Order: sequence, then structure tokens, then C-alpha cells
Amino acid sequence: MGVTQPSRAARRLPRPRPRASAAARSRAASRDRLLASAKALFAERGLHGVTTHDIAEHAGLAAGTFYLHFEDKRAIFREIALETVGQLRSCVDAATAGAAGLDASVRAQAEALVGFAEANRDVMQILFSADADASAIESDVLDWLAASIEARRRQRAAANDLEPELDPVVLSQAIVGMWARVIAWWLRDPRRAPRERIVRTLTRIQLSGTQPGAQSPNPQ
Amino acid sequence: MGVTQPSRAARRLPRPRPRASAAARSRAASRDRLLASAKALFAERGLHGVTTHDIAEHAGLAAGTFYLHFEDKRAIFREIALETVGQLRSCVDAATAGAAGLDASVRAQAEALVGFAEANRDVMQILFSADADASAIESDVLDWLAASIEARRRQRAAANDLEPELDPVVLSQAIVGMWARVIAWWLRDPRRAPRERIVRTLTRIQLSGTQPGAQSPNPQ
Amino acid sequence: MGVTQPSRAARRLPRPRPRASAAARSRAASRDRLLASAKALFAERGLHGVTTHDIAEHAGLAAGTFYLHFEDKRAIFREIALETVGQLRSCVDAATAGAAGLDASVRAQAEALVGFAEANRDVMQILFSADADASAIESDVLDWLAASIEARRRQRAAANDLEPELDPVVLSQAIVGMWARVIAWWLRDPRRAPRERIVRTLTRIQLSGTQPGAQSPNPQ
Amino acid sequence: MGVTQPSRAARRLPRPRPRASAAARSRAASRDRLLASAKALFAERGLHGVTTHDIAEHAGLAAGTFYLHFEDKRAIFREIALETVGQLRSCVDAATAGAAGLDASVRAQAEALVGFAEANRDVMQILFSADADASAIESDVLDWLAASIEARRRQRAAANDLEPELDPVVLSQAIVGMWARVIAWWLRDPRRAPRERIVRTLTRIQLSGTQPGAQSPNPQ
DNA sequence: GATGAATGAGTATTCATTCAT
DNA sequence: AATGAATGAATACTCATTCAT
Repeated sequence: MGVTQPSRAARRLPRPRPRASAAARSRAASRDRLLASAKALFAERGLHGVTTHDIAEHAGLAAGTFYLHFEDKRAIFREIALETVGQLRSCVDAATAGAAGLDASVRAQAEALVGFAEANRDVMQILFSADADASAIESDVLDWLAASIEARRRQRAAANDLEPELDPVVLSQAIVGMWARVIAWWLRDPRRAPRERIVRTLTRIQLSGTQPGAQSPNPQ
Repeated sequence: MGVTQPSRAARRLPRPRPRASAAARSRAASRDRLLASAKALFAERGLHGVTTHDIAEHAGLAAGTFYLHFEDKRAIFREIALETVGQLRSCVDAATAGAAGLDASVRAQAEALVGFAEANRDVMQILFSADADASAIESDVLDWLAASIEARRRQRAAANDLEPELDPVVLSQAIVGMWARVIAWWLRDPRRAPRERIVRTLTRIQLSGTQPGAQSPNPQ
Repeated sequence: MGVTQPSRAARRLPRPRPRASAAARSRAASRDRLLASAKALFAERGLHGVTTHDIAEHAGLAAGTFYLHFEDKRAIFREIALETVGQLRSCVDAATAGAAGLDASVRAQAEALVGFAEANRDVMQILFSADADASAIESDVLDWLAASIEARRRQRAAANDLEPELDPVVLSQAIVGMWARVIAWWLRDPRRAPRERIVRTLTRIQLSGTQPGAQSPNPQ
Repeated sequence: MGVTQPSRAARRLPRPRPRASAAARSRAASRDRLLASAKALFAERGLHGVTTHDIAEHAGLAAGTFYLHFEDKRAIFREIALETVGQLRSCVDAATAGAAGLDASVRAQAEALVGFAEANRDVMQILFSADADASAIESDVLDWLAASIEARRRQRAAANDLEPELDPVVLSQAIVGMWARVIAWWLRDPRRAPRERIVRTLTRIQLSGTQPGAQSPNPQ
């Protein structure tokens, strides 16, 4: 007795808080289960290959429960996509922020990208796969990535007072295309190549495609 | 008996058994109309946004007629995709065959690709777009392209007796990813960049990402 | 042999006409079956008590077939209602057109109404019943009837140069309310009263409620 | 032990066992809120346009609470309807009880009806509207009203030793039909006519339709 | 008593596919 | 070969109702 007696404050809200939480916690748990199930199923079968029933069933819930948590199928897809884009963004931004110099920065970016993909395999497969239907999500993820690459490239060009030889817009599309394809391909079966090789390849191509003078050395 | 003999012109056509050809020609015409309609509609609305009724109606045919010509919806999609891949392949092969040297070859390839995309906008949008559901077509088009790039690369490496610095498999995935993205992006609105700039950008990146020594110039 | 040989004309369109008709006739027959089933079921169970599946099944058709013929449940309801209103209108108009004098006209109207109700029991039960949800049909049937009564009444008042003692709008609402209730009640079980008694009662009330001087006998 | 004796005021209330009444009062309050919400919502959107969630939410209660107070959706609808019918009945009975003579009685009835409708707009809209699905309430309200009119009429006929010219059953249906329609129409927008005009119209029609000799004056 | 998350049967609707004509 | 009406399984979504807390 007497051990860790509830404080007066705690005693004053005897049910309200815990009770409300019990339901709220259960609700949140269901929502999370639905999200997790959706991630797994979308990654495996694509947006069109999955029904709301599938998701609910996979989450151990009744069909109708899905609609207590999400507007409809597109809504859960969008939520997953947007959340992931946000995380990826932070992750890449953090990585490049600390990098000094172009080489370091590009490599850090590639590493962040690959690391994130590894840690979020399901979601990245959704995001970087064929079915990541731009119509389901308002904004195309890759377009956003391309835009952020392009912006950085322009900054650098301005700083160095260089006229970029290649159109930055086209170049950024090429880079994200490369990223998406390589990462989707790799995630489908990570034994296809060691992680380091992926990072290195992405880094090299991006760097060489970027640099002035990079194409002169081919004497052939 | 001699009545309604096919005209000389009709006989000149490669169609077999001229006597039966009235029916056969009509059949072929329907089939072609279905294919053309499917290309247009898939390009515009994607595989899942088009019904077999839509295709038949657009072709001016009855709903049931579709199934006289194609097994099912995936079959017509697959046929379009495979036919296009075949054409693209010939086109690219022809272009690179005549090119001397690496630079010329890579540029010829890029030109062939972009030219083909321009001339077959509908189909390429299908092939290189999000909805080109790998599950609908048995073999992924881009995988095939990647394989062919990889093969050429290995050949060249063997010929030059060079150990490629970058993994050819990863590299080829990167290249087709880049292609697909840039071309799909460009086809969505070709006024985004002049054709030549697309060709040049693709050529440069591929070349620089490829060459030994390409990364040395950035001494940082 | 030789008996009723098809005429040359008939022979000249051997398939086209009959063939097209066969499908069209079948289509029309299905549509009619759906309409008939809908009438019966709506009359029995009301708009909300009937599903599109019920209608299709009752018509001996598959669930999906319903949608080949009608937009949705409200559409078939609306079609039934509007068609019936149209017929009723013609019927009543025809009856009153031939009637000379007020008495005759009112009686003819009542007779037409009751006769029509008898001949179209199902549909009238729908139209004059509780469930004839004005939201399902754009315009309320009874409102239309009221408006037409009101118009006639105003005409007559103008002709006779009389200031109507009772508000024609209110009066017309009262009359259609009376009609709808009495007819719906009677149709629910026509043995409740002989047809003639219904006609007579409706006629009397309408006439007496209408006439100038009708209220004089209560001198109070 | 005399502690916390209910005040005299509380004791005057008809609630039993004052000690338990904190809970009981709260319970009754919830029930009342549900009833009030249901009335408002049913009047606005009809029986089928309102969900039990809607009612609970409008009442500021949780969804499940609804079922602590009512068997199901039809039960609350029925309760509202029956309670209202009872009130209306008393109201009309009280009004006619004090009236001397036929005219006065009919007018008093009309006044009571219209007054009640005005004071209970929500509920009367439910009761007298299309959606007052007779299947939801066991007994049709209007049937009850008709029966009571009919009874009075028969009484009077017996007293006066008159053979009624019109079938009292049919007549009573006509009258309630008229009432329901006019009142529903008026309540939908009371600015349509001044209250007095409604009362007067209803009175006149009922009186004239009722009286022997009422139809003689039309000499035409 | 109240809560509110969960249930699951019910309903509308679509669409790939078949088949009698 | 073509037609096009019909099919019916699949799917999204709703909502009255239950029950553990």
C-alpha cells in the first residue's frame, strides 16, 4: 500500500482521461493497423490491385471500419504517399545540409535516399513504382523531387557564375527518373546488388552528368 | 465464276486468298480500328481508366466485337506494348548499327528514341507512363531495354578489355529510368523543351556516366 | 408451299430490319418488364422499400441489367411518375373539355380521376401515396394538379366577374389533398365503397366548396 | 435520515424517488434532447434522410446513447407521432367541446388544428408530410383523425335523424386529406397565406360539403 | 448511464465477358 | 463477322445496431 499512490491531480480526473484514452488509443491503433496493411498491400499489388476490404481484412477489422478512419481508398493512399514524401524530404535535406562541397553533397543525398528506401521498403515501392498514380495523389512525388534538384542546381550555377551546359529542368527529370527506376528495381530484390554499389552508381552518374567538362575526356 | 473478281490493285496486296479477302480485309480493318482506339484511349486515360466498351465504341464497333479480336483487355494492352517495343527495338538497333564510335552510337540511340517517341506519342505515353503496369504485360519493357543496354556495354567492355567501374546492371537500370522519365515528361507537353535539347541531355548523361575517367575531372 | 411467300420487298431486307428489331424488341421488352415490376413493387412497398435488385429480380433479369435501362432507382421512379401524370392530365383534360357547365365539368373531372385510378391502380397508389417523395420526382404531382385547378378557377372567376370568396390557392391545395387521400384510401381496398359513391362525394364537396352562395345556408 | 431532503418544489414534480432523481433527471434530459433533435431533423429531412447518428450528434450525445432510450429508429419516430396525435386529439377535442352548434364546432376545430400546427410546426410537418410512412407508425394518424370525424358526424346524423347524403366514411377521408395537404403546404412556408385564411377556407369547405341542402344553391 | 469504436449486412453501381441472333 | 442485350461477380460505401470500457 501507499506505494505510488495516485496524486491528487490524477485522482481528480478518475475516469475522464483514462477512459477517453482507452477508446482513443484503440482508435489510433486501428488506424495504424489499416495504414500498415495498406502499405504492405499497395507495395505488393499496386493501388488498383487492392480493395478496401482487403485492407480491412488484412488489418483484422471489418469492412466498414475502414471508412471510420479514411474517406476512401484514394485518401489512405494519398496519406501514405504524402507522409512518406515528407519524411523523405526531411531525410534528404538533413543529409545534404551537413555536406561540404558538391561531391559530398551528392553522395550524401544518394546515401540518404538509398538508406531511406531500405528502411521504408514498402512505402518506397509504392512511391517509386508504376502505380504511384499522379491522379491519386495531388502532386507527383517525383515532380517534387525534380523541382528540388533543379532549384539546387540553379543556385549552384548562379554561385559559380556558370551557364549550365545542360537544361536544368531536363536534367532534373533525368536524375529522378534514374533514382526511381534504380531504387524500385533494387527494392524488388535487394540481393541484386550491394547497397554501396547502388549509392556509388547513383552518385557517379549524377556527378558526371552535372559537371562542366565532364564530357570532354572521351577522346575515342 | 469470274463474277466480282478482285481488282488488280486488291490482288497486289499481300493478303492471301484474294477470294476470301473481302471478309478478311474487313476483319483486319476492325482489328486495326480497335488497336488505334485503344492506343488513343490508353494514352489519355491509362489502362484502368478505359473499358472495353469505350474502345469498341471509339472504334465504331459493338461491345462484343472486341472479343472477336482480342482475348481480353490485357491482351490488347499487351499487344500494343509488345508491338511497340519491337518497333522501338528495330528503330534503335538500326540507328546504332550505322554509328561509328561510342559517341556517335550513343547519340544515334538517343535520337532514335526521341524520334520514335515523337512519332508514336500515344503508344510511348502508355509504355513509359505510370500505368504501364508490369503485371499487364508479361515482360517489363524497360527491363528489356535495360538488358539490351547492359549487353552492349558488356560487349564493349570485353572488347576494350576494361573492367567497368560501375555495375553494368545498375547502370543500365539507371539509364532506362532516365529515358523513361524524361520522355514521358516531355511527351506530356513537348513544348517543354526543344527536341534537340532532350537528345543532347540524354546523350551527355549517358556518355559521361559511362566513361572511365569521367569522374576524375572533379578534383574538388 | 407458296403460301404467303415473303414479298420481294421483305426479301430485300432479309436480316437488317428483323435482326435489328429482334434486339430492339428484346430490349424494349426488358425495359417494359422492369417498369411493370417497379410499378407493382413501388405500389406495394414504397420507394424506399424496394431495391434495384428487387426490381430486376421481379422482372426476371439480372441485377446489372437494370442499369442498362435506367440511370438509377430515382430515374425509374420519376419516369413512372411523370408518364402517369401525363396520362392523368390528358385523361382529365379530355373529360372536362367535353363538359358543359360547372356541375358537369366537375363531375366529369371526378369521374375521369376515379376511372383513371381504377385502371392504373398500381401507379396511382405510388403517385398519391405517402412515399411519392417530392424529392425523388422533380415536381410534386399534386402541386401540378393544384396549379391546374387553381388556373381553371381563376379563369372562371374572371369570366363571371366574381371576386372569389375563398383563396384559390388554398382551395386548390385542399381539393387535391382531398382527392389524393380519398383515392389512395379507396385503392387500398376498393370494396370500401362503390365507385359511384366516391365520384359523387368528391363532386359534391368540390362543388359546394366552390360556389358563391354555397355557404349562405349557414346563416349564423 | 432527513439529509438533503428534496425541496418542496422538487417534491411537487411528478418524478418518483427524489433521491435517485439526479440520475433519473439526467436520463430524462438526454431522452428529451434526443426527441427534440429527432423532431427537428425528421421535419427537415424526412424519416429516411436522417440517421440515428445524426439524431444523437444533434443532441450532443454519443451514437450508442440513442439505443439506451429508444428501441430503434422507427420507435422514436413512432413515439413522436403518437405523442403528437394525442396532443392534437386533446387540443381538438377541447376546442370542439366548448362549441355550440355545427358551425361553431367546425370552425373551432379548424382553429384548433391550425393553431396546433403553428405551435408544433416540426412535428406536424412530420405527421402530415409525404414521408409519414404509415409502415413506420402502426396506425396511420390520418386514419385516426378520419375515424373521429366520422364518429362525430354519425352522432350528429343520429341526433338530427337525418340520413346523411354523403357517405360519412368517404367524407371523413376527404376532410382529413384536405387538412393534411393544406396544413403541410402552409407549414412549408407560412407566408403563403395568413393564418386566418387557412382557417376560413378549411371551415367553409367542410361546412358546405357537409350540410344538407348545401348543393341545392347551384341552380345552373 | 454514457461512450464511441466496431460490426457486417445491405445497397447501389460498374464492367469484363458471354451468347443468341 | 458483327451485334448488343444480358450477365453476375466484384467493389465501394452506408448505417442501424452492439458492446466493451
